[in-house]
Amino acid sequence: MRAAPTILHLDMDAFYASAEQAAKPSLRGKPVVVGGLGPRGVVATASYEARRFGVHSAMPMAQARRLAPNAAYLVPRFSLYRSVSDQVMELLGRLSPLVEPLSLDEAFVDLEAGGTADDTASALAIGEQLREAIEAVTGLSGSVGLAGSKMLAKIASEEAKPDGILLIAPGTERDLLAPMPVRTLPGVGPATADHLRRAGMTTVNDLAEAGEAELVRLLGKAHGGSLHRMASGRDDRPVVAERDAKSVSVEDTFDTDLHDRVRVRSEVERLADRCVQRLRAAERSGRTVVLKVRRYDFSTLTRSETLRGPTDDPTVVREAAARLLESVDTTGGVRLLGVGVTGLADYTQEDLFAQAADERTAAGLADSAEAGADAGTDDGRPEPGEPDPESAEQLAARRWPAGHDVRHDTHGHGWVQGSGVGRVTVRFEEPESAPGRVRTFRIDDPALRPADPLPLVRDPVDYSSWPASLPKSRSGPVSSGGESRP
DNA sequence: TCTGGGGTCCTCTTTCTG
DNA sequence: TCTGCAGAAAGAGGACCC
Repeated sequence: MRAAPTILHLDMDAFYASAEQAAKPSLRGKPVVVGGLGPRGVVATASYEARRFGVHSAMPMAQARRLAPNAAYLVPRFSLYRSVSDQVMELLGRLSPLVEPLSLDEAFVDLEAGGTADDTASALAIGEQLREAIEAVTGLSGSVGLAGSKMLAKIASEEAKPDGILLIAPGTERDLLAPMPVRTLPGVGPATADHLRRAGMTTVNDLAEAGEAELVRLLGKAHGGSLHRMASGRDDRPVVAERDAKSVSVEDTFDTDLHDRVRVRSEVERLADRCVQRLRAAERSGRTVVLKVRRYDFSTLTRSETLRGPTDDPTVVREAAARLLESVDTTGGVRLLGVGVTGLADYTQEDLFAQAADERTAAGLADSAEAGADAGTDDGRPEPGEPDPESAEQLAARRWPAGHDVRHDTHGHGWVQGSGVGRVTVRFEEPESAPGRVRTFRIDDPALRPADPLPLVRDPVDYSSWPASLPKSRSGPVSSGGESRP
């Protein structure tokens, strides 16, 4: 393990919910829950106010509503989160060429590789500067963990949450880890924790003392070995900047189970087309097609077929998925369907033609690359912008997802608070305005249109020359954490 | 109470190939 | 030609993560 704590882990605090609170002044300080709002939705993120009611990620939305009936329930707006994430990642990129994003709201940074920190004091200083920069540029808070390894940096940021910074000083790792529950370690989920508990191990210290041989016996070579190393505070995984995707997949859970075999088949085709769209957007092709079916009883099975060569032909993927479906018993009902492609290769025209010629029957199946294409944003609604005048039918068919931005000719920018029975309720406010007023309109009101999200900070501080140079030793505490900021 | 969506990695078994 | 064997590839499922 390296001596200096120069691996930084950044974790944005309750990211989706915080972004919504920043965008909607009336929700600040209030419980906010972001996730799927359908009958089978789950919570993606709950604000800290909502967590006080017991709401947490991955909880069924119905349960969240019982626990926090007065919270604001919003669908995710990935375009907003992605743009904020881009701003954050841009700041991280200023610290080092080695930035490993884990998701929209989390990343590792190797500060030593970037020459921005080389000891405890400089790492702490840069961590604090980073938190300030993120707040100034995005208006949101993030927690920072600093340590000599990825595992410890991540544990540190978790301990620092919310809105804090924590550095794990070299030499203190084992003592810090020893009393922690086994679930603290990456790779230990409910199943492994249960397995370990039955073997009498509940803390990290229990794992370290059990010895590698015992853990390998219990959990297998790879898992047991890596767990023993982690439990002993050893983790030499490098920060990896670029990672090629290994698979592309799409899946849908249906509001009610599908029983009609014809409908199941058409959904599989639709998913295959969506999957190919994603594949093509990434300029990749894939060789193995995977069908995923979750049945009425939540049992999940997968079937896969490896083609002779990589493809991004929608017909080929659709037909392979249809063949795989033939081998699955769907009587009783289907809760979820998914189609994926693995064994990815860079797209080549040659592969496409070779495979298509092999697979397509002489019956003359039409190539319909665009069939089932989802037009519009990833939020599943038409792209806002300068629209053509809408027809009366189009106006009447408009949908107003809770939380999405709108613009009204007279009242300006706002967001959808709710809709139903031909009405839509809008709160008119902007990220930097005071909490705004609520008004209700007919859903076909031509003065009301979908709008793009506004930036959370209108005139952000210029960080284009940050960080100026390697900050040198600054006196101060070796660690601090969990403190709140004004 | 009733469990999303998009991924990664590992393990075990079966099948193919020389 | 048949059999046994080993290794690779494919297929399926499970666990985990955010």
